[in-house]
Amino acid sequence: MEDDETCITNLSLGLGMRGHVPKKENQRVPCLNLTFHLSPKGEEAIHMVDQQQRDDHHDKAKGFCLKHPNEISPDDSNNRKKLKLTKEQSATLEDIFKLHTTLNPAQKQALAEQLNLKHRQVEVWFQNRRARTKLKQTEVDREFLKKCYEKLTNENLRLKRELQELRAQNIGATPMYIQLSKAKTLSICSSCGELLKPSEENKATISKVIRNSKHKLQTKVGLEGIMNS
DNA sequence: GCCGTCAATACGTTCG
DNA sequence: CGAACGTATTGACGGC
Repeated sequence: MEDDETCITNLSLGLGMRGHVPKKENQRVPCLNLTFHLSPKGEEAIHMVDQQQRDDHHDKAKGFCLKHPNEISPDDSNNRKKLKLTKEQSATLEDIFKLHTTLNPAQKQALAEQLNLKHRQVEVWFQNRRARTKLKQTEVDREFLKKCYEKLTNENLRLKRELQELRAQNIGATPMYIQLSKAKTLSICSSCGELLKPSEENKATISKVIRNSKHKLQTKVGLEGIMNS
């Protein structure tokens, strides 16, 4: 049995991991020696390599499993009591799950044998693990969307206030604007704040106001020219 | 395989 | 301090 320090990962498991993987400090690595080979026909054969390292199923770190699956006697098969996996079994399953969230039947069988579990236990463990990962991710997504929604709501509120302020400022604007306002030419939708298209009647009013303004401006420029000369 | 659910267990909190 | 209760985690199952 390799100790934790010298544990060399030889986890192939058909997951693209090959050879020696250096162990980082304080990092657990799966100590499985499962190598799956893909035949030319695409059939997967399992090669259990170096199974000797798998004899330590004692829960070293104060485990609390009531009864290890290995210890289930035939009489216990009717026992419905839920079995607690050892820390080592759980850790190995977790490590493999990180690499691959689904296993094919051959991989499951190999892993089950490696961990001294039943094929069904490995299968169920992965099913549960996938479901709970998905659940957590959904929760994370929900929180993210909730924050996005709050942010957009605040932004919307801010823009509405800004629009109100701009409208308030425009009340005391230039005479031309007042005239235009009186002519009801610049209608702004109260709900969306969008500028509404003026009617034909109002278009005529706009033209009239603009003409008057131009005339006043020309008169003013003309008077200033006379005064300056 | 996924989903919903149940049930066993661990762990935290409250209360007398 | 220990019983009672609530909650979270997780192994297992059946239905689809």
